Amino acid sequence: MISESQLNTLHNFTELLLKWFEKNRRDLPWRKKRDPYHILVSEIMLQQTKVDLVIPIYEEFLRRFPTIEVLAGASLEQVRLITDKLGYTRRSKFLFEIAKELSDRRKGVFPSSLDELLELKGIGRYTAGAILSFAFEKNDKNAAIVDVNVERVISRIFGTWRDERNAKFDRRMWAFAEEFIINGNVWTKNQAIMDLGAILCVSSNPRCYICPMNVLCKYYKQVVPKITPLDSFFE
DNA sequence: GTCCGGTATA
DNA sequence: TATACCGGAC
Repeated sequence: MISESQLNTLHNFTELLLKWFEKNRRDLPWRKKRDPYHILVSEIMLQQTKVDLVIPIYEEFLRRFPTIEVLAGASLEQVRLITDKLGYTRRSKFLFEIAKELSDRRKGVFPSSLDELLELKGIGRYTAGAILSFAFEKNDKNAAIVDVNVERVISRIFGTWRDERNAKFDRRMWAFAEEFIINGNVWTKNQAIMDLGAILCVSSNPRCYICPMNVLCKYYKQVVPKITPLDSFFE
């Protein structure tokens, strides 16, 4: 359901985005490694929690449980001591259970297929895609990710923001996210679109005036002229 | 006080 | 399909 002109826009968007990302990427601890265990820990923590809060807990967690085997050999209470500080305390349980499952029953071999990842409690479609792109750098559509950032960026670029958050809208977002990564460079593309959503294309008062992608953005063309936020002139 | 968010669950 | 989860931002 993606039109020719949308494909063209997506292609141009991707080129501009990657250029922007080279100079503006965030330096985040979980971006230094490709170890699926590290990616798992970061993504579970990031599910409902902001980056700034996660960073110190993530580092403390990996100091205490440097490998998935160490985590599997710990107790839930020991895990809770660290991860419960983030709230949503069931995530401690998820991490611990996944570690035991992978360490005991699968001999520490980390699953690298979408179906196997989705069988693990605590891992849904987003987290599975994140592991496939950030740890395994899988060059296929299963490595697509849609979180609020991706959803916001895509819906602004293509002017679909008026749609309701229904199943059709979701399918559309996933279709775009798959198309976005289809020609490889999965790790970089997905990190880049997340950074765009976190740095420029933020939810309120997006910094459209300094966004290199504004030339092809429907939101910039159709919505920004009507709101003219004062602070945007001083960027 | 209200909104937000991936996943599990019903 | 809707809602709970939990803490932070506003």
